[in-house]
Amino acid sequence: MPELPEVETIRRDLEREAVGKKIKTVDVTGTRTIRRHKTKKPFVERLTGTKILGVDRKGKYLLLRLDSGDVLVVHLGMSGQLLAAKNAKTPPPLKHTHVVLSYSTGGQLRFVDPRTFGEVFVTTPEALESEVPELAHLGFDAYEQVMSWVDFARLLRSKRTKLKPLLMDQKVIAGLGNIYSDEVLFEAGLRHDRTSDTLTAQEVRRLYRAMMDVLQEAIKHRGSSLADEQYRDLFGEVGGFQAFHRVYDREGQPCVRCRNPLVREKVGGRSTFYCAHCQV
DNA sequence: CGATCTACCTGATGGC
DNA sequence: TGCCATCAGGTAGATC
Repeated sequence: MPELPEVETIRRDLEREAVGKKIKTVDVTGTRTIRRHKTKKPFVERLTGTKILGVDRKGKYLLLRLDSGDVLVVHLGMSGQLLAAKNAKTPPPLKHTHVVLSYSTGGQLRFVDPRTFGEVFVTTPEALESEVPELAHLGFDAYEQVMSWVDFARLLRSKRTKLKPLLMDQKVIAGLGNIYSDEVLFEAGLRHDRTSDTLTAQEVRRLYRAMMDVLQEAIKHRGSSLADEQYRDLFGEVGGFQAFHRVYDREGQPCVRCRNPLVREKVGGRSTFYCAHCQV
């Protein structure tokens, strides 16, 4: 579900809602969610009594800095949600609530995840670099880390892969997933299957600018919620960027530029939407 | 090296 | 109403 704009929206919500709060108790029901820890005990003990100092984001990972020096890492997978609650009963906990942090002030932070592809774990900042390969090997952040066009061009030329898989490869660029890679490629006027080392300097700049523009707009509208409305922000509200999607989930609808019907294609098992006329 | 498949899960939806 | 196939925002690992 959640890609960079959705995770960034939740990060900003947490900054407002969770920072400064002390974790009084920790309840874990789904042990698959904390699978990096062998047992519940170390996870619960390392969190209990700590205070949340700040919230960072790396790609699609949320990093909650704790006053113990540890970091609470959250990845939402396909169906994860982080939800703020007034107390243990309000609102009533959803099915598939796997981890609940109760603050000393009475509120709660709940991790809900039906498909259990998401995960939560506690670690140290040092171990993040050395022992958590997915995080250590993340590429540059698609939104936060400014990269020069020259460097971006060099990065594209260093690979000989198709553009969409490249944009979605977290080791290269961190944060883009299936929705936003399609939206960025449409905005840039480039096909998903263009090989990355065939782009002209102008196309490289268009791609870079499209990535920045699409992500900025998506964050402004608090992310995308699809038909199932599974993506929710910290307060349970849906996002609004789906109304601005140009191609994603719009098979057969007219392209906003040329009015030709948009195409859907399976690429690497994932649905890919594009305009066969505008994207070259 | 890159491309392609599988597995990990639950739930919604549509065809018959 | 039920049954079955297909689909869904992610990622890692195996295989060719």
